[in-house]
Amino acid sequence: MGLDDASNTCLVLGLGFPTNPETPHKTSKKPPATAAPATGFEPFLTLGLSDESYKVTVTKKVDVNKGGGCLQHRHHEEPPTSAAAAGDWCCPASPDPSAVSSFSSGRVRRERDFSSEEDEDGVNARKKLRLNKEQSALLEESFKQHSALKSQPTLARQLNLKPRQVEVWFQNRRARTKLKQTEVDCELLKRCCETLTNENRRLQKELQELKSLEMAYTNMPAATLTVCPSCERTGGGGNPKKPFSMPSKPRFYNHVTNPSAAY
DNA sequence: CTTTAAGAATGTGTTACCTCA
DNA sequence: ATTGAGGTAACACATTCTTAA
Repeated sequence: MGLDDASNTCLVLGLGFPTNPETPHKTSKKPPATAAPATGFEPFLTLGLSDESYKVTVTKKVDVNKGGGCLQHRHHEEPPTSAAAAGDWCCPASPDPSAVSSFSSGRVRRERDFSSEEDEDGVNARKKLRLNKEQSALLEESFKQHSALKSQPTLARQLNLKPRQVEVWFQNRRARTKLKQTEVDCELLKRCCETLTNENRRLQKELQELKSLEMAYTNMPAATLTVCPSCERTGGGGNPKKPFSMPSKPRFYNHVTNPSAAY
């Protein structure tokens, strides 16, 4: 009974939201893996650690015979433009078969195509761009309209950025939004848990009191039982074992289905 | 100078859709 | 017409790494 019991089970607790009609998946081919936080807030609760909550990652397609470094890429991608880049462009033939799976997708090419600006030494240096205020503002504005990017090249041109940079910004922005929402949800759940704990404590106490009352009354001679102190009903003349009739309705609120009663 | 938080960039896995044999 | 395999795009998520405070 109570929270202690719950903590020993495979709980599923979390907050869910209705899918936002403006979510990226509206135009995407892919259905949402997780519903993006929407403006409307109608949470449902699920608390991990059920089996289903764990995302079991299974490599779906691992073909070692075909993998072997960048053979696939060579068939389909354009060669690097510079000799210096050629060394880095090619996917290394991985000795680890588990690494092969990732090359089954064209994604790798995309990542490399857009990235890895070379510095003066011809070595790939990760340069980090700092967006200026106007760029950020415009991106934010665009994000407010659609959290999924639709006119990427246009926006990129407007911002004087690479399309990939805009794409990355949107991805990270979505992630940040989700993280923030998760933090908010976490706080909400904490408060909810606190309230329920207090309520549980109160009910336990009440139960204890009722039990001791019951004990006191059952030990009393039936003749002395005339008036119930809590409901003020008389108990004489009836069944001596059930001197008082119970109130027809319980006096408890369900704080989950009736949350307004909890505060 | 060091620490730290923010966020840009990268890597990886998954899914839907398309083409072709 | 159907089907399975391979390719591609788009995305989520985790992580790395740079930078400014």
